[in-house]
Amino acid sequence: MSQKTAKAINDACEIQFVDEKRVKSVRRVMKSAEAITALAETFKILGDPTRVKIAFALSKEELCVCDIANLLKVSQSAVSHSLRTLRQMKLVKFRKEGKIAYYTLDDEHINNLLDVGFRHVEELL
Amino acid sequence: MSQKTAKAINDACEIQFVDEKRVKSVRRVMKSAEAITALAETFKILGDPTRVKIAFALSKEELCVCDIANLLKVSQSAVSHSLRTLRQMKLVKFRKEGKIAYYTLDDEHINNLLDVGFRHVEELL
DNA sequence: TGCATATATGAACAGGCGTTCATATATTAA
DNA sequence: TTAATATATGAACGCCTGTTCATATATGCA
Repeated sequence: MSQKTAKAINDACEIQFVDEKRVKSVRRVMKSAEAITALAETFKILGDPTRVKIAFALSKEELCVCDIANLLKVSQSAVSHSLRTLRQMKLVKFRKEGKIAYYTLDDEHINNLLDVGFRHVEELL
Repeated sequence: MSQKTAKAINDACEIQFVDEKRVKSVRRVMKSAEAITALAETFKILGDPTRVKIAFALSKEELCVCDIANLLKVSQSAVSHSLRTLRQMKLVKFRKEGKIAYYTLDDEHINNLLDVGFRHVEELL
């Protein structure tokens, strides 16, 4: 393995080969380490059938909690818990209109993730 | 929620509102339902710190098992188990040269997934 | 105010999962 | 063949997580 590769990977994962002298780059290293952690977290959250279905549904249209629950035939409670998880990782956002909460995907990146993911799995089926 | 949206979501998730009469589209529905399942599975597999680090490392360079283990400071056994999981979802592939197994990402889609994922998390940090 | 609706949330339980440990397989060299 | 190296794998243990159930909060209507 090349030195360059080791460094690049190390920068991102904050693992082995960290040259303690590179003080100036510590911040970047830290940030990248956080990024890898956040990346895993993001994938993990989308790695649940209920949550990915919710995300897919929201990629089509803004929906309220009870619509999602009815559509997916999942209890209101389960949907609400799932939405909180999605919200915490900034995958969805919502606006409140009276007693109804309307959810949408947080940004276009999520749509992108779903698209790229679909493109991968389509070749498996 | 519009009828159109309900149909689209339903087609993909195979949930509620399925019009049993649409015999001709059953196959597409099934395929999409499988796709959603496979999509969740794919995200789930990348939703583990060790595996996403491995994927990230492999996006930089082809690596053998022991290189990965050393780089990530994870036991050889854990790496091997992780690689098997990644292999089963066709996220990585390998070639064998003597007793050494060299792993790479299976295709460009995976690189894409990592990229898009990074683009999302970078805005969170 | 009282009641129904929409959503959120804490507790708890069951099932799933990643690691470790021990061991098996396979290749290479002596 | 024997020893060493590289990788794979099964079993098992402890942790994590998604759901359910009960309940809380909050809004709207009568």
